Amino acid sequence: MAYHHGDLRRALLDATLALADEKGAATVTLREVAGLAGVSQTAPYRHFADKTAMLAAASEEGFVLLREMMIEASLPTEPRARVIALGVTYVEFAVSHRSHFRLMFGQGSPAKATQKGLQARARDLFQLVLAAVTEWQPRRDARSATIQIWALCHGMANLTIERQLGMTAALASSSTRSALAALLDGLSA
Amino acid sequence: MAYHHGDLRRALLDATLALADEKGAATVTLREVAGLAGVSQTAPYRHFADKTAMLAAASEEGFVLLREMMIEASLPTEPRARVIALGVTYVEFAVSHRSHFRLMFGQGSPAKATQKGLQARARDLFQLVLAAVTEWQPRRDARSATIQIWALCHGMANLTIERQLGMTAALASSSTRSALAALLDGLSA
DNA sequence: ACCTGAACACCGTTCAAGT
DNA sequence: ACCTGAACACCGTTCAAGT
Repeated sequence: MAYHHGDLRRALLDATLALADEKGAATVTLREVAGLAGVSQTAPYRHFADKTAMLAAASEEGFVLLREMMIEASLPTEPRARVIALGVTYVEFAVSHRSHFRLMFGQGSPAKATQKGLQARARDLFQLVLAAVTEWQPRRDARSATIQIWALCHGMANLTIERQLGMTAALASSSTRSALAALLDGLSA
Repeated sequence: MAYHHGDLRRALLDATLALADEKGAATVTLREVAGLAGVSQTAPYRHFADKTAMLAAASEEGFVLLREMMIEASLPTEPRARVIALGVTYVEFAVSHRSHFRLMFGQGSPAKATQKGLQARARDLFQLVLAAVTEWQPRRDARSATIQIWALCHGMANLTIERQLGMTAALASSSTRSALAALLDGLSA
């Protein structure tokens, strides 16, 4: 049963995401991932140093994808609308790529302490928003405004995907949009 | 070694919180909790149906405590300041009771799906904020405003305790306070 | 009533071995 | 190179047994 896949690494990441989506990122099991991909328990160690590295690789994918979505969303607009578009896209990514988002930002995820590159990925996203905020309001403290905007979107994303407020995807988008508009109005007053 | 404690249940909950604080809520282990409390692996089953029930009991404590703190914080003020005090208290609770907060709201926590009473506890807190928002602005859609306020605080709480923005406790409080002020200003404009 | 110890089916990881 | 299977120290949970 050698050479099961052209790309076992890909199959393992897909299985990781499928299990994270189904039962939560915390319950993902190396052995079950391997079984889903049709290989033995130890085959993943050919492609990843350990379980954490496998989860980090899936997170990495998510950061790349989110970055692409945020860059695309912020292209055609003027500064204020760009800040709002970035925030709304963040929430929409969380909703449409729940397992990626959970792996990237969930508690006990490898994104935080373990892997080095992932922290840099998160900082890149922050810089993206920070730049837009700076363009929008050059005078104000852009850093603290960015943190406040991020917090609003991060909270909306988490509450929605963990189903803590009974929010639908459409509701989360429109609620984020109007909340950001209000927050920006308040900040610039 | 019978009758080790007057209150083994209490000792198990303390051990649960200590481990959740030390290594994250997801890594809490029934066997290690029992070991920390000085009893055998199976002793916890005298006090809790299973591991989930033990984590849920610790969450329950957190909900009771947070409710007390929020009620106390909202007593002496007029409506707008009360809304802000509720939100700031939420963030301060998360920072000062990190392990409780993680158990209450973390992904894969028993607070969400598993136990019935905990969902009601979370709804109670929401009602607390909803009532304050309604008093502050009777005309507006209080429900969606409450969701937006909650999201802001929830995001700030999570980003702070998961150390995703390098925020200190004091910074989180003041940043939450000014963000809420801006959001409320924007919402009432 | 309250606790223990052995047992079962899991888990991550290591290692010798196969092709 | 790539994968397997046995082994180790863990895990949650059950169950018969002890006081």
